Amino acid sequence: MAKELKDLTKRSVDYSRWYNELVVKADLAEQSDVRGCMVIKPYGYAIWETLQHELDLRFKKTGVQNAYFPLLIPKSYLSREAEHVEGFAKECAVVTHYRLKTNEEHTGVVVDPAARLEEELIIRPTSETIIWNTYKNWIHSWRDLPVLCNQWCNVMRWEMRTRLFLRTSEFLWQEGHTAHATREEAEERARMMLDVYADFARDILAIPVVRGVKSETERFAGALDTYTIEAMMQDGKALQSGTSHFLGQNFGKAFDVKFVNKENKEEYAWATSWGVSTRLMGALIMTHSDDNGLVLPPHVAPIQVVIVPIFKGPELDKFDAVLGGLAERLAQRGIRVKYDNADNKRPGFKFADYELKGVPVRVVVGGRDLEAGTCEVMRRDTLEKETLPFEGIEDHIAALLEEMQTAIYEKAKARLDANIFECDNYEEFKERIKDGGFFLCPWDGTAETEAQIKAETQATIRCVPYGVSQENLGVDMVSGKPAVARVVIARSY
RNA sequence: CGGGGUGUAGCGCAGUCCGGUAGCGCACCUGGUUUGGGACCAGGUGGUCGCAGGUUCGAAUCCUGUCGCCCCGACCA
Repeated sequence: MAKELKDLTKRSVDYSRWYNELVVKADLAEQSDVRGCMVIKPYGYAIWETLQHELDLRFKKTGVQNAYFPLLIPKSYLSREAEHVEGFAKECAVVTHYRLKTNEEHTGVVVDPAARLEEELIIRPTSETIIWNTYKNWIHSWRDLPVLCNQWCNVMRWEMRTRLFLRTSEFLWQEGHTAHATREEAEERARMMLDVYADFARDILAIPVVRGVKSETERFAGALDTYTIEAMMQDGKALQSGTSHFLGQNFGKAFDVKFVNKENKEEYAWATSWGVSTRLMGALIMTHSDDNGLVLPPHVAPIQVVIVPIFKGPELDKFDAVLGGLAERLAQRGIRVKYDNADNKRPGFKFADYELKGVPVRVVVGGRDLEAGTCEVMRRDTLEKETLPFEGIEDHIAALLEEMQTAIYEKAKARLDANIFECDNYEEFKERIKDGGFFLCPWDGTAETEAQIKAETQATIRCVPYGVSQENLGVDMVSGKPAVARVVIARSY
């Protein structure tokens, strides 16, 4: 693995070999032939559902409610906010007709030219426009604010190049859209949701991230500020894993969302939007996996414990009685457990298969164990096996799951910390960026420098990070001009 | 849209240079033996070799055209 990961830092290397083995073999997804859309198989979707559930709970704690808005957006909506349309125009799928008809040979169907839409409809690349068009009718007074909506849905962006989970044309995500009475409250909300994402990544996905704010060139189309969490994959490349935008009054003005404030004056509403997508599944896979397949942190694993009996045909009843009981006791504690007593797969096959799927804990009981009153417990992250008394094993398992959650995070955190470097010499940077990692560098704040770095090293400014000193900046390592910020620069997915 | 590759069984590939009966591994089906780390033996199903022309007694193989897909770049969460 180490050697392969080394190779991956060269952009020309076909990364999909490693990735596809994990994903496809792990029964997660297979790419369809439709412009890089993906089929998410049942096991992969189960991971998504767990993730979705945990994140949803955290949203609701901050007062956010779920809603749903239409898939199709009238073309004119998109042009209301100039920067926004600029950012998405090149990657929109467009609906032009509403009907098909049988062709003249009666061998198939053609688009009915008579059914051309007067105004084309855009398949949502994101929903700011249609949601703000709706908010116009919801918001009249300061008493109507804030509006805090989230929707779980699919969106489509006609990307030139796609990569399974990281950049597919259609992807599943959540997008939150809030409206506020004051600038301060909206800005606070944007930062609050970034923290929700960062905490979620840490506590559930066991992915450590760098929080920060995007430079102007990397900012979301139509935003005043874009906040980001950047995770580091095993090859040292960055993966933007979630974003939160402070949109100012841009959408309020574009969609005429006005309210009367406490001073009885008309004002435009302040906006935020924030989202994470199935890209998080890519982050999960690429952060923790090893040569044996996925390694899922227990908090996001759809199956946390698998129990495998080793038996000869007629003995199964004995195992069912004992292990079925264990499965039940674990389930009662809220542990997601599977008792796999299928007789059409051999034990060795099951071991390998559950490792590939990343199931955190495996409990094996054979004839010898049954007599001795023991069982074998294996943890997926270290692959360590222990033989323990069967009696009371559920206490041990419950504790082990929590221990693993922490251990998996700590491992990823140690790797992140070990690969963040300070650097103020461009020649040195150009050499070292080849091996991956996040580089903290002084930047003069200009798009020119940013473009030069990208052209010469393929690396981009990921963010101005939180928690990093912005004092004594010195000079930009490229231009030599006085620096305005210390930024994280890295190659990214 | 530029540069490189590739198309042969459900999947992964060999065969193409040098034309001569369509092959291998995995998967699948049947029977038997197995079952503490992806079982073994025997038998079996499945392909108009991307498509269209051409050369030839004969084309997966040579020639011409065409289509699809993959990788690299511009785009991007």
